Amino acid sequence: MSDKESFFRKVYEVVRQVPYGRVTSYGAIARYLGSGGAARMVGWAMNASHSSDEPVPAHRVVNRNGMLTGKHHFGSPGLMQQLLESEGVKVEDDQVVEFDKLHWDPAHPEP
DNA sequence: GGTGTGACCAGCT
DNA sequence: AAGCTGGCCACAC
Repeated sequence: MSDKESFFRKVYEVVRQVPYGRVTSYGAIARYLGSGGAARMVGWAMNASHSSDEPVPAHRVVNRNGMLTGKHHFGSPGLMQQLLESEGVKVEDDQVVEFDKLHWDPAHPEP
């Protein structure tokens, strides 16, 4: 099978499909890929996102609470928040404001 | 080839 | 009510 298409690659694809000004959760992506509750793999994929040739908007991926858990991994804490605010997403206390409204699901792009 | 880990989630105590 | 543990799967050494 096409094992060449690493699970990470699929994660990058989904993250890139996230519309501008929207955010998604690790669990949603993991479930969409069929990994079920393997949300941890998604976070891991993000860790290797820098390995991807194309830029991956990992700042649009947050945990189920809308909290910017991986902001520390962007090279500089606060960079993730800055990127989100740059897209019109308000972030407060490391949390996405109105995350419920901005949450975009790969399996349910239209609410 | 087995062990460890990881930016999580959900359930149990 | 809040805190903790387990579970999930894929990649690296």
